[in-house]
Amino acid sequence: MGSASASYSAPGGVFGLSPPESSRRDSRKRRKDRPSWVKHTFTPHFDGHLWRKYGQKNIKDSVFPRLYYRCSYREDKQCLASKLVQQENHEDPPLFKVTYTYEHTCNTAPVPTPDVVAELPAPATGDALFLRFDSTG
DNA sequence: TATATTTGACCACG
DNA sequence: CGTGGTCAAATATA
Repeated sequence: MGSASASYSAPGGVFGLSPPESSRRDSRKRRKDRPSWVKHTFTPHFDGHLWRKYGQKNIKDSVFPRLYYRCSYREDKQCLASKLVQQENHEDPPLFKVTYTYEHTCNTAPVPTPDVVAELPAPATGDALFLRFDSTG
């Protein structure tokens, strides 16, 4: 074995199917009460926390896929905060609908000043596009 | 090498 | 039966 696992060719080999124990049976507990709120922004990232994408699925009746994000500290700080990002418009400045679930239990804020306005890609000139970032939700 | 990311498959509910 | 959601493994990159 010499060096690590780089010499592997095909997991399971040609000896028929050899899938790992698919014992994920009682996992996936459905939470009955899930506090969640929706917000719109051009920069679904940079909201004051770090996120890690864990899935992407296409929604029926939707040309845009839905991205699933979770707190990078989920295991470290037990931060149950999760976030769903779905593109709603195909305009030049694509608007993303972000659905937040649970609050961040990790007090660590890697982003000191989430200047969302500074990330705006400069909307069309003369466009009466007004964005309201009310935090009161 | 480690980390973050990607894709596929599986499960549960209406 | 279909949809929606999550996890696992494999891959790409720094």
